[in-house]
Amino acid sequence: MDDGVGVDVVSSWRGLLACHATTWCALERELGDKHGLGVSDFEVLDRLAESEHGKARVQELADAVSLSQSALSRLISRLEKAGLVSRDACQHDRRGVFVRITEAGAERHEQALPTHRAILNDRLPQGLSALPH
Amino acid sequence: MDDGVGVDVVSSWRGLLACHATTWCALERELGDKHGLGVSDFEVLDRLAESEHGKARVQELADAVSLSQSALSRLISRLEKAGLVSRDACQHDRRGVFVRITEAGAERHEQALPTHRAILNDRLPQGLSALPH
DNA sequence: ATGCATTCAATGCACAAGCATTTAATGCGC
DNA sequence: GCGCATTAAATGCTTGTGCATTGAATGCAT
Repeated sequence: MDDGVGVDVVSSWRGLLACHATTWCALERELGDKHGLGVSDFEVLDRLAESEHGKARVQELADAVSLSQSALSRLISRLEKAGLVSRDACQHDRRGVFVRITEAGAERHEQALPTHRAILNDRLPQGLSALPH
Repeated sequence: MDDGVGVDVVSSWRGLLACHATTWCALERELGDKHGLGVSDFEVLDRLAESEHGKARVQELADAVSLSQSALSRLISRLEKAGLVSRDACQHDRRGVFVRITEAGAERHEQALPTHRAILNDRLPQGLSALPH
């Protein structure tokens, strides 16, 4: 076995799974209870908030948060119904849709941000360096 | 830089999410196509296969694979229907149930093992050291 | 022994996710 | 212009998951 660099891959994978599960659950609980947001909801708002004009294409977001296109479509629908984002037609390509973060969305995101960061600081092992993506 | 708390936690988290999603999807696809198993299915069989007498309690497995107790219960039901595990009553505590891997289950697990390991070797960045769990 | 809180697993229910399909808009070739 | 393959996003459908509840077995206290 070539374990020149790699520790047992299985251990790594299991560790990653455990870490992912723990952190995800904590986020889900706290963001849900305190701000009425799911993890993916927040992730989407987060991307939108940091994007240039507060808008992005659906597929773009899907890639960013690792969800399927259909899942994203429905997620957007939920956020839209909640008034946190809006769908704007893209005039250059009318098949496309721009998802834009609303005032309320930005506000909600800002409120949730500290919670999010706090949990990451708590649960994420600090030895974890930036992973390639 | 290392400001006491570590590299940007958000980057770490996003990296972890991406890595998790990619690997999980790859496993899901390959294990599904080639062996008719989901990732969690395999994970459970894997734990059972390596456990002392090929048996374990439900809650024990739930913890190991980071699933809720109810999810595990149904997962076991599916595996049982597929003939890969069996449920045995535990005589010391008749509330409890021992999940035991069957012949067929062990065989299926053995077949799937190389696929699993191969994907982990492919997709998992080898810099990823063992995470605490 | 009787009652009561606790624990283990199963089940009802609601919901989010993926796959496959559909609808609509593009753009390319002719 | 007219088809035709391609792409974007929405929708039908199925399935897996979590939460809350239920049912059963246990153990402890009285």
